[in-house]
Amino acid sequence: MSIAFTILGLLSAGSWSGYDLKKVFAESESLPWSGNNNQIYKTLVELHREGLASQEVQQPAEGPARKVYSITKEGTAALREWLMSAPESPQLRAPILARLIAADVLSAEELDTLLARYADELRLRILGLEELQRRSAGSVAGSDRRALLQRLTDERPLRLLRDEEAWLHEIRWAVTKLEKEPRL
Amino acid sequence: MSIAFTILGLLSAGSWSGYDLKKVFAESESLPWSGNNNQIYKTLVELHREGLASQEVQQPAEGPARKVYSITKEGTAALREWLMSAPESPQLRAPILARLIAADVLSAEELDTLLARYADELRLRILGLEELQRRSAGSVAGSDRRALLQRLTDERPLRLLRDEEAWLHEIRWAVTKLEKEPRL
DNA sequence: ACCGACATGTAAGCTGTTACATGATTCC
DNA sequence: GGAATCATGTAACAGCTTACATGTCGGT
Repeated sequence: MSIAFTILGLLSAGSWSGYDLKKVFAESESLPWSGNNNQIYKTLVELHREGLASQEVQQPAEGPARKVYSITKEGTAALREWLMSAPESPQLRAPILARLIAADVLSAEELDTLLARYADELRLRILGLEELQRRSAGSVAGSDRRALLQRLTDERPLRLLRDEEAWLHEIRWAVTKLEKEPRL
Repeated sequence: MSIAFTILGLLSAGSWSGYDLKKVFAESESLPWSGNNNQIYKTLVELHREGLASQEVQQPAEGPARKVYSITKEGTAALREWLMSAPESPQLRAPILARLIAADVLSAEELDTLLARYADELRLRILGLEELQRRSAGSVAGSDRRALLQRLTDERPLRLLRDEEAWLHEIRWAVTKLEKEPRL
């Protein structure tokens, strides 16, 4: 999936230091990276070495020195090429699926407990994301295209959770129905 | 996410060799592993070493020798413990999101082309999965709980793709609308 | 004096992938 | 003889994570 191009994409909207990018990755639900130092600082060095990003050392009046990176002309060209290459399909990583495949070793009550706990977990995450979204709503407000794309991508992870909740509802209904039915 | 417990889960429904499991992982959309030798054979050795699975070398009348693994009592206990532990939330890996965040460097026409290509890619994958589902529909037919859980989990990846298609539709509509609108 | 935020970097390790290596057997 | 399927395993490497290491600055 290439974190290098993702960073290049973020640099296309402005200049950032590794520390800045770290926070972006840590707080973003849409970008599936933890935002750990190792990857980010190494990728920035790499991008600079390849001439796709330029580095400027800033010594602010207050605080420690920071290395601020900007996208270069070559970087923009590489970014555009990546953007227009064949897009990949999305992938779902749902550990619950692996559990459900094996869940036949559980009793009816145990399976019910597992599904109820999963429902709780989903609800909690949804509430958390909704709260985050509400708080950051102001920062990406705007009627320009960049703001629109930002909002639409920001909402995608929440949409997944809501759909997972709906799917779980169907499962619980189907399982309950099967358990109540007399064995044929 | 632990491929070890996932394999243990598969063993809970019957005895399989590494080669069998390899095919299961390669063909399953719900289990996010490629089914490469390295992981599977090493994990089986590990499960055997820990006493969670037993190994039986079979020399069939035809073909090469195979090592068939079965779950042990300890394995079943470990599996049940894993199943009842706190379930994790699903995670979406959608490379398109990283692109859209950077897509403001594209012209209106280029963005439109990208979204159209993504729509084509999704359609293709959906048709492929639907075909797969139709063909395997017979093999997991049954009114017992294991078959029900199998069917419900098998359908989940297709549901994601359909939702992604619907989401993409909304995006394309919003982008088109913005482009037609006179700049304020 | 210490804690927390700012800021950059490295080490060690786990997970996962592709590709390689070996060998039996069956079908054309 | 060669390709395809069955079957087990190893090597090399890419990707990603946690934890460690170092240092500045401001507030309590």
